Amino acid sequence: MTARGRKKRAAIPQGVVGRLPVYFRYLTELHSLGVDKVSSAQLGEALDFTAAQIRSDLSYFGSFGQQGYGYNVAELLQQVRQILGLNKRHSLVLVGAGNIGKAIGSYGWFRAEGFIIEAIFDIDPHLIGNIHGGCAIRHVDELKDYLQEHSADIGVIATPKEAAQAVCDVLVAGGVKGIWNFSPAQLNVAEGVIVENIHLTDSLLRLAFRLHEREQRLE
Amino acid sequence: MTARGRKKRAAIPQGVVGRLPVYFRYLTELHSLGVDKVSSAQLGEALDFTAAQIRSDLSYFGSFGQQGYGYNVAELLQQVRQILGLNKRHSLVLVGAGNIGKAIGSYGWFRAEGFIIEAIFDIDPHLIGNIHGGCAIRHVDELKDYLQEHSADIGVIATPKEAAQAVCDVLVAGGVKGIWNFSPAQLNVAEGVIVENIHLTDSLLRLAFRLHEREQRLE
DNA sequence: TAGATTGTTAATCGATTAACAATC
DNA sequence: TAGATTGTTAATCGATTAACAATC
Repeated sequence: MTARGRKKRAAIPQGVVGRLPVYFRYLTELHSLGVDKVSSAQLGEALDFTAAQIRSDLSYFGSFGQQGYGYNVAELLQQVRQILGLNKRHSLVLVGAGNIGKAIGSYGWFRAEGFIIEAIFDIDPHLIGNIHGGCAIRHVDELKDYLQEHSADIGVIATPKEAAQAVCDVLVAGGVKGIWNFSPAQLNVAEGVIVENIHLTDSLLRLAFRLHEREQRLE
Repeated sequence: MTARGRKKRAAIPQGVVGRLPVYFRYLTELHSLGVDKVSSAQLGEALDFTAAQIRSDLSYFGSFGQQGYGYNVAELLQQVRQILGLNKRHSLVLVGAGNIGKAIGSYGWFRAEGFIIEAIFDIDPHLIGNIHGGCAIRHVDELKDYLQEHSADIGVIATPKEAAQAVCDVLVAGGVKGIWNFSPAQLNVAEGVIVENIHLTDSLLRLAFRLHEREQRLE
């Protein structure tokens, strides 16, 4: 295989997928600071990875550096954007207009990166009709019909646990390809639909565990 | 080492730490449904892990099962609570009373599991004095003094990116042992302080990547 | 050119799984 | 007891790292 060649459809390991956003975040920062070159050693130093790991991760997708020089920040950033699929627009529907839903709806970064919230749904009659980030809140009963008329790439679930699976089913039946799940529910979806979870409780429990572990180590 | 013996201070692998909350969540559910026994094979089936992995994970902490029977749900749940450090109370201070902060402050599960928000801070003068979940919102300038008078186990950072490191420094100087970080910042802390991140943007980027990958596979 | 740094290969490390003796 | 399932060991698998030829 030539250096510029792309590996053929090999599944990318979890670990690599987890590090790509970290690279993206840091390259964005370097770029905004006007830095124009960076080596794998410098990236590793800043991000606390080994240089070899960074080069190995990037090599899943191509050859973006130059021997003796390193990487051009602007070019590598553009490549990472391409890898992450950020060069296309993503349409989102958001279900649940509580605090979490509001937080997501009002976070400008998403829109800036092409993640556009097209519609918001909730079950609370008091909220229906309210405008949030330029979007009127609709009743969740309309979700099914909405998805028949408008396609959406990603469904965001910011409902209580009890409602999550039912909402998820409607979203998947309505053709979303990805679910961004903020509820503590463990969702079942059709083959091929991608679920990304933000489990706040799990995160806090990991923190609690490490605190507890640390305490015992110090004893 | 005897079966009941506890492994001595060996660092627990990341993967294991990540699965403990999943076990906890599912055992809690089984317990609330009145199920009283479960085997590693059943757990594996439900959670999509191998039975061997579950037994192996648990064996880091002790022997909680019985040959030919499996695990007693109530007992195993209690053990997992113990492992996670849920049998002690955790005091939290929350910095940032925006949407994310409000979401955290109003999520009853935390309190029920012993994570008590003792104080809330924000920089917005309009919010100061407002009561949230039984807690008056104070000005962030008071954070340092507050921590001198009251100890806290965990500092929750729900501020914009720009403020995060400065808030983190005050929290760490004030003696918190863990940081639960909802900002997109990559925080630097003193040795021994534990940071658990909820990076919403990273999560959405992982989802975007997998959607993009899937699309190329289908091409 | 000489120095630096890539992309990749081989070696190492660690995590997962299969298998099974122990035993409830 | 006979059947079931644990906890653990050994085998396997996959990910990380070290090393280096290629080369800018």
